[in-house]
Amino acid sequence: MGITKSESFTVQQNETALLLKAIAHPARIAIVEHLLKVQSCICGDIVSELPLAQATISQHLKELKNAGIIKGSVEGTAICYCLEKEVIEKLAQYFSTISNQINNQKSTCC
Amino acid sequence: MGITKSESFTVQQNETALLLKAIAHPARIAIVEHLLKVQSCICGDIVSELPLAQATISQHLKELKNAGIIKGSVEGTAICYCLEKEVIEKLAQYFSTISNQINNQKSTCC
DNA sequence: TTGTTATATTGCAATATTACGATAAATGTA
DNA sequence: TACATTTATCGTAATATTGCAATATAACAA
Repeated sequence: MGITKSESFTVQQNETALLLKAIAHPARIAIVEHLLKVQSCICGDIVSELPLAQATISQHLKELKNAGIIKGSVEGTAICYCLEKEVIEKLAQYFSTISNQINNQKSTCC
Repeated sequence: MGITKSESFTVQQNETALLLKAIAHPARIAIVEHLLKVQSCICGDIVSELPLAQATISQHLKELKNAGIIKGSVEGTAICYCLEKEVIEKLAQYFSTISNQINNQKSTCC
């Protein structure tokens, strides 16, 4: 049905899923990596960086912003986007924790 | 159009996106976390753990396996699934790297 | 005000995803 | 062999996502 049964899972699980889903697209990964590369904030030159229409990129930026992965501040006519440090850190910790737990368990299956 | 323009991005970006997309669903996160909790491998009791139909869970397991996040080995009538350590580590590193890069740059934007 | 530039929104078409019942396939057991 | 158990696959319905052209909005400049 294309609809996810969110009620069936914990708040944490749903939140993590939303965060990951927001990044889980090559265009949005490219945007995140571009923001990372151009130290200073970036505005609309992402459009000239990626081979996607301006409308499409605006949509991807919106999704990233909604998920709290980036933030944008108006800068005259342009808009300055940059990464939300905390959220990236949260994701880094999530996977690090799992990784560590796997390493600590000495089960020899599979 | 619902179709992603994969040709426009790097192999790495596409691969990362596929990995993240495979996890980016509350049911699949729940599966991963369950696999993590029950030290030893798990088989079909994920079905009794989650309020989803067996067919649905089998589908989610397939996606996780296709993405290389879990692996499964036949164990009699049952199938024993467990996490693929390396892939989780790869993701942990991906976000750690980004997180570190953000911390190292002293730009004061946004 | 008028024009220009930068971004956002709308409306659509094409695909993808999610979920599940029904059924198949595989393996072990009586 | 016949049956039970476990997992996979198929088919289908409902919904979500992706991408873009067209258009709207916002802010500045002349």
